[in-house]
Formats: sequence, structure tokens, C-alpha cells
Amino acid sequence: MTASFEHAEPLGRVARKRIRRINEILRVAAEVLSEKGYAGTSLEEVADRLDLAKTSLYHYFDSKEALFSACLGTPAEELISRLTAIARGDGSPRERLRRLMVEQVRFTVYDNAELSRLFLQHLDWPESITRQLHQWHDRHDTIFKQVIEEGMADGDFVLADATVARQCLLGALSFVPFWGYKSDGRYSVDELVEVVADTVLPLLGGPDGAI
Amino acid sequence: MTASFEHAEPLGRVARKRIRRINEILRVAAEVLSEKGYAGTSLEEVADRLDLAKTSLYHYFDSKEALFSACLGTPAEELISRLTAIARGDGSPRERLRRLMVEQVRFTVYDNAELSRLFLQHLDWPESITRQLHQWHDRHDTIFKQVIEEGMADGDFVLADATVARQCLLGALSFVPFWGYKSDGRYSVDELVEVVADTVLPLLGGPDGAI
Amino acid sequence: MTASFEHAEPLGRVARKRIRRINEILRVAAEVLSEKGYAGTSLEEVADRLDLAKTSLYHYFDSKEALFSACLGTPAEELISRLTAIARGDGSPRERLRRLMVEQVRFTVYDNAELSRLFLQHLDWPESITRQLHQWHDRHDTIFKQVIEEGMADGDFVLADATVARQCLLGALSFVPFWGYKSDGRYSVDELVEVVADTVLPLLGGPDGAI
Amino acid sequence: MTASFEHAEPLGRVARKRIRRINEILRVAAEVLSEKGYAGTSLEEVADRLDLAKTSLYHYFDSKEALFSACLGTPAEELISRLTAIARGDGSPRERLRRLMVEQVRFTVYDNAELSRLFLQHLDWPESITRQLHQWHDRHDTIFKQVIEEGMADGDFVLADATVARQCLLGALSFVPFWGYKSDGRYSVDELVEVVADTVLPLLGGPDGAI
DNA sequence: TATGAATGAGCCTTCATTCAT
DNA sequence: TATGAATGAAGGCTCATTCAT
Repeated sequence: MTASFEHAEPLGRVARKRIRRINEILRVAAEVLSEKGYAGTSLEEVADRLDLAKTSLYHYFDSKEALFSACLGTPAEELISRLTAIARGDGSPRERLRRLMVEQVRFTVYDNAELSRLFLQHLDWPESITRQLHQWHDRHDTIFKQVIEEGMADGDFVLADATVARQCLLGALSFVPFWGYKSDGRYSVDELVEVVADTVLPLLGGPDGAI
Repeated sequence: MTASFEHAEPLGRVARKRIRRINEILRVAAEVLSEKGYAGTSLEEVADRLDLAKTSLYHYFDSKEALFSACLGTPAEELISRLTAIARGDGSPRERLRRLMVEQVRFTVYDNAELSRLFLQHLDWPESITRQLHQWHDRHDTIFKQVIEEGMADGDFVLADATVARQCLLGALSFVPFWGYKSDGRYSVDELVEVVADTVLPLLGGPDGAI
Repeated sequence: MTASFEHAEPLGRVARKRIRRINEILRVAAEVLSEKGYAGTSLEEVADRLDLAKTSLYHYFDSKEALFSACLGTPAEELISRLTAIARGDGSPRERLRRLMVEQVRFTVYDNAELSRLFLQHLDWPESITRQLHQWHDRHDTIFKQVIEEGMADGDFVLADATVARQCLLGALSFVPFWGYKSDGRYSVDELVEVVADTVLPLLGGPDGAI
Repeated sequence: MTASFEHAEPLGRVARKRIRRINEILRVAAEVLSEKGYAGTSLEEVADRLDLAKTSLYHYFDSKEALFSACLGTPAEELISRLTAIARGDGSPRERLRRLMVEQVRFTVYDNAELSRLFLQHLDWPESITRQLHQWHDRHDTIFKQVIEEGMADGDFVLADATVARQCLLGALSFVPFWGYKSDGRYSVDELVEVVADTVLPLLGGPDGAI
């Protein structure tokens, strides 16, 4: 019953079509969600934008909760997976941390502009989604934490309080999607991403002119 | 009908009682609001916690929107007013900026722990409140902006892009109320406030060991 | 919140009016319930017959379940209370049993013609009501059981299997409300009641011409 | 399209398979029906228990109504046919009546334990099924009625009011399937059947120790 | 035959709001 | 001021049924 939108095995035509449909639904649902928030979004509205009857959504998701949970889960897992790859990759801790920041900003500002804003707001969600959000937050936080700790062990990062520094760093990054309720378009996304990373990096202390 | 909660002139006993009642309502409403968000909060719940009938709220506020608008407005104006006083006060730009940061964190973490989280979420609100939020954001942003610009003019702050730096700084600060869905209580509030300010200040560049 | 329809203390005008309203609702709800069954009855229909908006019912009952639970509870408790009084009253066991039968038939055929039919059908009800029905059944059964046992101890009732006899007796009585999906009106209610009692009494065996 | 579940002529392999399928469906449908009642039963649930898609049921039955109508019709006709055979068979009216009772109890308690309970509940059914139920009731009643009348003509049954007696007798029998929402298992089915018949027979009056 | 997709009708329930007392 | 009554709009969800494959 639960909608699964990814499989490892080869799928028949029917199954592929179903998946495509589900992804379309998720896309539109995310769109509405990012405009109105969970409580403010009605299935009617999602269905309308899909030219679908409200009840047809129940062929793909068991409930409103399940639908929007999937909405959040897809990008959250994607981001975490990308960041994990970077954190485990090559380069000095400082280099990897910078790459994490770049990827995070790119992802939240470019790939998932609106949905990203939802991850800050833990009100308004049903219990089960709140729990998921907390888990994602923890996993996300841990990725940054480990790289920063490596850098401290190397003596490259010099921090009075690593936790506070990390929180400030993540805070700064998390707010990028909120900057432009009126965007001013001074930078291309690629440029913005780099500028932000360079701006925030000093939070970690260490030798001047590092990198 | 519109609830006014402040007056300059002397008031009669009845009026004073009314104001006290209104403030009590606002306090409780803010409490619920911070737990459930706008759409998730019903007047019934607010009334219940006040041991009041739901309809009685209409003697003090014209509508749900008016009630919660006042809820946000009171602390928003308070914070802006405090920050304005600091910005216009004595001291070098760097000193004043630091004091702004300290006040901002203290206010959002200590004085208005939960409500502060609401200022980030511009979804889920009715149009008119969204507009207010934008205005507060702008006024709030401007306060920091001006002090930073003074510091740049003095050559004390050295920034490649002042806007990006400011956004990162404010992002880091705004995130503080979100840190502790599990608080770890390492610092007292007063200590925390200082640690955060010291951690974030490097975002502004300038001579090492400044302050 | 739960609708209470009986009180020992004196009540104000408002409270009395509320009780009257609740009883009116219960009456109409019982009417519909007896025509369509639980699942087949919509609150809309109940409200319509009361010239009321569907949602207004929620001022008096928390849910459909609560409403119809009260519907059944009122007559069930009433019948049990009447029967208890008889069982504890004067007269030989045979006399009291006969009076129980008379009261039971009168109540189910005359006072609560349609609702009585609902007590047989334990399907279709929500869990909590099913539990209540079972409890009423048990209490009801116990009343008859005790009087029959007294009569056996006296040697007035002579039964190979008292349980089977009691079940058959109660079965016969319970069936009376079902007789007349076309009623033929040969007897007045008062006469019918007596005829039925006389007809069923032989189930209990014992000396011919008893009573 | 209408499902026919019995044929006189020889059938092809395909047709036989279809009939087997239909009977399986009816069996499962009856099972669910007896647990949840008509309105409480969804085609989805029936299909689920058959490992079938909901819509596939429409290959065998035109509608929910048709399916459940068949569900009831099969056992109803079976019972009536068995009782008719007995009523027309050998033996004195008293003997035949006793055999009718035995068969009725055996059928409702043993062969069709749950479905039998549905025949008492004339609510909750759609109109057309209600009509059928009434017809079966009439035919069923008539069978008993005629044998009782024969017995009265013979002077073996002595009844003040034959109709009331018959209704009481049938009432007692009809309730046997309801006895045991907690069964106590004192008798085997075969014994129970006899005990009940002996217990109820006195309702018909006549010479002591008859049979 | 079998089934996935889709839908319209309908249900229970919540809620902000109005009105009369 | 305070509140009980009442309601319309809206929302999430179920379900029997139709259609195309």
C-alpha cells in the first residue's frame, strides 16, 4: 500500500508508469506544501493541480500524512546521501567541510528551494513527521560534526566550543533559502554557493588564509 | 473593537482590568501558537486554557487573525525597540554590533523562546500577517545593516560582501532557538549569549583579536 | 462534554432547556436508528429531522458513537431498572417471573417498539457499543436467572436445564417486537402482554394450573 | 451477468470452475457479512480475503446488493427446502413439528451459525433484500403454521391462541444462535438440538408426556 | 478473467464566526 | 462581560462503481 518510488529490480511497464505518476504527485504536493505548509494544504488543492479527483490520491498514498511524509523524505534522504559521500571522500577536513557547505547550499537553494524551508519548522506537522524530521536533523548534524572533529584533531580547526561553532555554521547555511523572499539575483547560483562558503568558513578558526 | 494593549493616558479601573485580561489572553495564545502553529491552533484551545468560552475571545479580538497578529506584534515590536536603542547608543560599531547580537540571542532564547521560532516560518500564516512579518524582518535587518555599514566605513569590518555576511550572521543567530529540541544545558543563558556572540563575530572579518 | 440527561439536583432554566433539547435529539436519533441501523444512519438525517444543522449535534454529543450510545443506554437502563424493582418486589417467584415477562413485553413492544429490535443485533455497532450491549445483556439475563433459581429452590419450577429454559423464554419474549412487520392488531397491548406471558410460562414446568 | 449458482444440466469445465469460484466468493462474503453486517462490510474486505482485486468481484455479481442477496438466499432456500421435506414427510404432527424444530436449530446453530443471525435484523439492508427476507420469513412461518394446524385438528395440540404460540416457539428457536457470544459448551450440537426441542415443545400444550 | 485507475457521492468531524440572552 | 446555540465552509477519508487494458 505504501507508495514506494524506487526499486533496484527491473520493472514492468505498468510499474514504471505508476512510479512516474507517484513522482509527479510528489512533485506537485511538494510545491503546494512549500506554499501553504502542512495544515494549510488540502488534498483537494494538490489533486486540482494534477487535474485529478481528490480521492484518486488515495490510490497512491494511504493518507495525507503518508503523502507529505514521502514529500519530505525524498529530498531529505537525497541530501543526506550526497553529504555522506562527500564527508567520506578525499581531501583534508577543511576541504571536505567546504564541499559539504557548497553542496548543502546548492541543494537547498537550487535543487529544493522551497522544500528546504520546511525543515526548519517543526510545528504544524503531525507527530510521526516530526519524529522523522528530528532523525534527519540528527543524521545531518552528525555528518558535519564528524568532519569538524577530524579537522580539530588535525589542528586545522581551532575552536573554543565545537558544538556552538557547528550550530552557528549550520544556522547560517540553513537560512540561505530564506534570504530572498525577494531575491535580488546578484550572483548565479554557482557563485552564490562559493561566496557563502567562503563567508562562513571563518567560523571554524584556524590559520589565516587557509585553503 | 480592535484590541489595544497599550495606552499613554491614565486609565480607569475597568480599562486597566481589560488590559490585564488582554495580556493574559495574548500570553496564552502565544503559548499555544508556539506549540501548534497558526493553522494548527484553534480558538477553542486558547479559550480552554483560559477557562473561557470560545466566543468570549471575540470581546477582545475581532478574529483569529487579529488575535495572533497581536501575539506576534507585541514581542516583535519589543525586540525591534530594544535593538534600535542599542544601535543608536554609544560605542564603536563593533561594540554595538556585539551588543545587538547579545540582545537578539537573549531575547529569542530566553525572553521569547518559542515565539521566536514562529518568525522564521512565513508559510501557514494568513496574508496580512505575512505582510507584517516581512515588515518586521525588514526593520530588523536594517538595524543590523546600518551598524555594519558604519563599521565598514570605519574600516573596522572588512567584508567582501556585506549583505551575504549579514545574512549569514543573522541566520546563525536566528537558528539558536532551534538548537535545543534536546537542550544540553552546558551554559547558563548569560554565558551562552556571550559564547554565541564571540563565535559569530569573526564573520565580520577585520583585525584579529578585535574587541 | 458528555451529555448527561439526568440529575438529582435542581437545575437552572438553561440547564433544563438543554436537557429537554438533548432528550428531543435522543428521541429522533432513536427513531432514525431503528429505521436504518447504526451504519446506515447519518448524522445529517438526524439533524434534518430536527430542523438542525448537522454540526449542531456536536454541541450535545461528542461523536456519532456517543450519540447513539446514549440512545441505547437510556432505554436499556430504564428497562433494567424496572425489572430489577419487580424482581426484588413481593410475590412468589412464579408471580414475579410472570410480572417480569409482562413488563419486558410491554416495554419492548409498547414503550420502545423499535429500539428494542436493536438490542439483538450486535453486528454493525462500533466496538464500544458492542461492549455495552453485552453488559446490558448480562445484567438483564441475571435478573431473570435469579428469580428462576428462587423458584427452583422452592420446587415450584421444575426444569431439566434451567439455562436452556431461560434462554428459550427470553428468546420468545425478545422476538415479540419482530412479530409484526405487519401487525395484525388482534389484541390491545395490555391484552397481548398477558397472552404472551401465559403462553410462555409453561416453559418453566411445575404443577399444572399454577398461578 | 447475474450469478447463478446452480444448474440442472451438465456443465463444461469452464462453467464448473466458475461455479466453484462463485461458491467460494459466497462463502467468504457470508463470513464477512456475519462479522460486520451489511453496511459495515466493504467489497474491498471480501476481495482481500479472497486475494482478489475488488473490481474482479464484478465479474461474478452485478453489485454489492446482488452479492449479499445471493449470500442470504443460498442458506435460506436450503433451510426452507429441508423443512418442507420434513413437514410433508411421515409421522404425527407432533413428531413432525419436533423434527422441524430439531432441523431448524441444527441448521442455524451448526450449519450456518453466523448467517442465521442476519435473518433477524431487517434494518440496515437495502430495500430489495428486505423484501426477500420478508418472503422467506413468510414461507418459513407457513411451514410451521400448517403442521401446527394439523396437530390442532387432531386434538393433539391444545392452544388458546395458535399464532401467539407459534411466534413464541419460533422466537425461542431463533434465538439459539445468539445464546453463546460466550458459549459454554455443555452439550454437543446433537444433544443441544434435542434439549432445546424438548424444552420448547410444552409451548404447544396437549397431553402431558406426549411423545 | 483480472485488475489498476479514476471518480462522485457521502460521511464524520473541526472550526471560525454570528446571534441572542 | 460572558456564553450557549447554531451554522456554513471545508477537510480527510471510505466506498461502490465504471472503464480501459
